[in-house]
Amino acid sequence: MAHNTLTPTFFEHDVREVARSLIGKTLVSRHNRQRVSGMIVETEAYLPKGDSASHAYRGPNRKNASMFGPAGRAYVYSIHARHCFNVVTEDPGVPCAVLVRAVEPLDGITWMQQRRQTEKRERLSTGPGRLCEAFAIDRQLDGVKLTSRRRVWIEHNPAITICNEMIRSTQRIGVTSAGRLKLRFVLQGNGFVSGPRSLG
DNA sequence: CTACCGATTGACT
DNA sequence: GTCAATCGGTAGA
Repeated sequence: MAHNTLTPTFFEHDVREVARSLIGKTLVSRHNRQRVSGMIVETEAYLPKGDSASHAYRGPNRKNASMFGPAGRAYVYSIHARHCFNVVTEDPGVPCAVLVRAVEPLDGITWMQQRRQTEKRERLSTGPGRLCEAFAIDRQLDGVKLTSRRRVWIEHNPAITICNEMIRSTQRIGVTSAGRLKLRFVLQGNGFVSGPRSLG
């Protein structure tokens, strides 16, 4: 295979493990013949059990159905008039997902600037809502397979090696209900990470 | 139908 | 640092 597109197996592991191993991977979107990509630098895990911050905490409904589906699909929801992009992990019926909070822009930066209405690199894809706007991700993409390279997918770049020491784990951002679990993973020192850089 | 909420953002002191 | 606008989805009348 010419491309190192991540396979379903990659997403079938423990959600925390997937959240950590997604750091350094390349998120790619193709929309209207416009290809944009970026390196994932910030993720958050939402656990299948005992996680009151998870949208699936109170059971399945129409909005969160994708979280209960098979691994390797998108879960896209809207909040505060923005969209957020998640990757579903683990087994069907086990509701959990990784929220992708920030990427470092790589390809298609002019498309991102057009969609985001700004030139500033840090404002293109830092933060879940901005990222979705830059990558043209909305609720129409909820439930799509990320492993089939259709509209949005994730690749492994063999030129990039991320070791554990380069990843920092902190509390999740904007989560009011859950405790102080360290379920946010950031690429240490990267300038495209959102929010406070050094939360516990 | 209306009421309310939030895994946010951008503008402002 | 603080703060309010934001609007789709859901729940309830």
